[in-house]
Amino acid sequence: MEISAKELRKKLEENNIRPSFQRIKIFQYLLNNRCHPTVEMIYDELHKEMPTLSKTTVYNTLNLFDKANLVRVLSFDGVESRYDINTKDHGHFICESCSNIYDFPIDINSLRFSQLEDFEIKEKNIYFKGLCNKCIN
Amino acid sequence: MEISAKELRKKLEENNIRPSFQRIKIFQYLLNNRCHPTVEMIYDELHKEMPTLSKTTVYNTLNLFDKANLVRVLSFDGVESRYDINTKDHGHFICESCSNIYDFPIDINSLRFSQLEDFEIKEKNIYFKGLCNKCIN
DNA sequence: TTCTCTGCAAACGCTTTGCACGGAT
DNA sequence: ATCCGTGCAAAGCGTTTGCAGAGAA
Repeated sequence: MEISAKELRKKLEENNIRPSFQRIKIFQYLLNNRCHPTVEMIYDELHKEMPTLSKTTVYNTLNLFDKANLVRVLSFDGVESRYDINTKDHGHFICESCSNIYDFPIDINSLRFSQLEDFEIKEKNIYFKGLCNKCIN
Repeated sequence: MEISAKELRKKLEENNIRPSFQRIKIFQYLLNNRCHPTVEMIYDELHKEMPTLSKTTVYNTLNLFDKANLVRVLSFDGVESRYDINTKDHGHFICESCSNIYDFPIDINSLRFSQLEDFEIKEKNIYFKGLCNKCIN
C-alpha cells in the first residue's frame, strides 16, 4: 500500500513539479491520510519529523499541487480549506456535529440540469450537509 | 414586484427576527438584488442612504438570517462569502474568469448517490465551475 | 553562476468579538 | 429597569507576500 519515494518523485515529475524533499513528504502524507486534512494537520504531523518545515511551504506546495490538479481544494463555509487527493468524481458529506468529511460515490451523469448550454463546465462539485451516522443519535 | 416594508416586517417576525430598520433594509436589498451579493456590496449600497450603518451590523444581520434559513451562504474557494435569498433547489455556476455566479435549475432528485443510508441529509449543494457564455471566447 | 525552493516575519482581507451607547419593551 | 440592537475599534484567523539565505542545476 505504501508508495515508494521513487514512485512519488516520478509522479511529481510527470506533473512538472520538482520533487523536493518537502514536496515528496507532503504528497506522501496526502496519499496516506485520505481524511481531507487541513494545512494545520499536515503541518503538525510532518513538523514532528521535519522540525524546520514551515507552514508557508505547506501552503506553497498545496497551491502548487492544486494548480497541477494533483489535489482538489475543498472550502466550505469559510472555515479552513481541506485538501483531497482523490480526484475521481465523488460527493462530500460534511457532518455539522463532528465536522468530519465523508466521501461518497455519485453518478454525476445522472444529474439533470439546464440553462448552461453555452457554458464551459470544468468542474462539478457536490456536497451535502447534515448529521453523520455516528452523530445522528 | 417591490415588497412593502410592512410585508418585510411580517416575514421577519414570522422567523422570530425583530424587524429593526437595518434588518428590513438588508432583507429588502437581498430581495431586490438577486446577484449573490457580498457583504461589501450590501454595505456600500445601503451606506449611501444610511450613513451610520456599520459593516458589523450587516454581518450580524446576515448571520441572523442564515440561522433562520432566510438566506443561504455561499462560500467558494475561501474568497468572501456571498448571500443568496433564493432558497429553492438550484445549482450555482461560478465563472473562473469574471467571477459571476449564475443560478441554474437542477433536478436534485435525479442525482444518484450511495453510502449515506444512515446519514441525515439536511442540505444538498451543487456548484459547477468553468467559463460562462460571455467569457468563453 | 543562475535559478528555484525554503522559511521567517510581516502584511492582508474577511469576519468576529468586546464593549459602550441608545432605543425599545 | 432590563433587554436587545447598533456600531466603533480591536482582535482573530487562515492565507499570502516580501525577502534573504540555502540549495540544486
